[in-house]
Amino acid sequence: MGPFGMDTTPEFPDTFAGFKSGSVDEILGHSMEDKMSDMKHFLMDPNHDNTAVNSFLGLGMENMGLSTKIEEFSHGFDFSFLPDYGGLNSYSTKDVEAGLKFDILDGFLDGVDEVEDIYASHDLSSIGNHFLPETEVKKKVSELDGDPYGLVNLSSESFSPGISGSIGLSEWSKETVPHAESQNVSSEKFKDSLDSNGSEDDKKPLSTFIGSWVKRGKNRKKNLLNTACRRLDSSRERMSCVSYDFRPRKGPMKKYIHTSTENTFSQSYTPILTRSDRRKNQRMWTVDEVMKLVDGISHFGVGKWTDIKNHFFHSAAHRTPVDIRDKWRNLLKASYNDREAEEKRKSVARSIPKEILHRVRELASLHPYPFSKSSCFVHDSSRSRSTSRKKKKRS
DNA sequence: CTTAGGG
DNA sequence: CCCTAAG
Repeated sequence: MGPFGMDTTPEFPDTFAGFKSGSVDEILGHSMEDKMSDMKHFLMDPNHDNTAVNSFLGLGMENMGLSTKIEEFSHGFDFSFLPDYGGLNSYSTKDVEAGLKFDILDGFLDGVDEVEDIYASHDLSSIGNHFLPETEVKKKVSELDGDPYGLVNLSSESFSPGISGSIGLSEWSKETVPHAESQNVSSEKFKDSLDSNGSEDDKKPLSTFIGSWVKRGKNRKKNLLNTACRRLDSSRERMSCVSYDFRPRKGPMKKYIHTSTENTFSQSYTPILTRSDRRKNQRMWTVDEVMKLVDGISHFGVGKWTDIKNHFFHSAAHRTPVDIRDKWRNLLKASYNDREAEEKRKSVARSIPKEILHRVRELASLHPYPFSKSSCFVHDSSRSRSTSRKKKKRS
């Protein structure tokens, strides 16, 4: 019985367990110090080209340069101590490994006490003074928004800790490091999102975004804040390699109608999301992702969506556990539709390889599914017997 | 925060 | 994909 309570679960070698619970230095020995100094050199070295430094300051829009920098950066770490995940007898072993690697990297960055220590975010001016001639910084900022508010004087008091704290390096490590999934996002899509909603906002001064951002962050219930953050994240992620995005929203998304024309006092507006609005954040699931999902379910079981997300979709920041759950729901539907409409190519399952759908059905029969209730499936007599046969638990 | 469910 | 309720 593996650590996840499943027979197919891969075993983690002791070294890995030791890494998670024990001292980092014990495992890494000297190499950590070496890499640490490497990193410091990277951060301190004034000879790096402007693209890298500007992106690091979050001022550069030519952020495509950053991704390559970060890529080299992260590849500079020696991950050889990582154990082979093993046991994942199918497609996704590579991704799981990648996920673990990023986990390690994140943990490492956390280990240096947030980024403030190395980032000196409360004293951005010093970075400007040491790494770039102030005129250089000024120039870059001016290019951004014309600097109508004199933000170029990045004295420490003009940046609230809340803001600077949000510009986390660990965030970059998660979201700007190129990975398999992000290659699905073409540069055209990147340009599209810039064109579609960037034209208006880009003319506004930087300070507008900061103020708006802070306001929206503060006055909000906890639940809403979480989702808001997620949406900001996903928005930023969708911008491909944009290092930092002050844009507080993606544009006027919601239209409202009065449910009651009489009652002006009760704020009874109900948001109406048009189809295009909803598709704004929609990203097509690739066959590869579907395979990973199927793998994840076969390893962790239905309902362990956070686990599946962490181990199979770690590098895909846009797939939340809920998204994954939804996709599984749709896959089930598709698999059953496919069975009943075997030859009809108009089936929802048209783009999904048959083999995968078979696996979906297998897993569906393996794990009794919670949301099998109504609405999702059309219950007809032809299928009821086969499902009842398969509904046996496999304890 | 996680999941289940409904929209 | 979004939103919310419930644990």
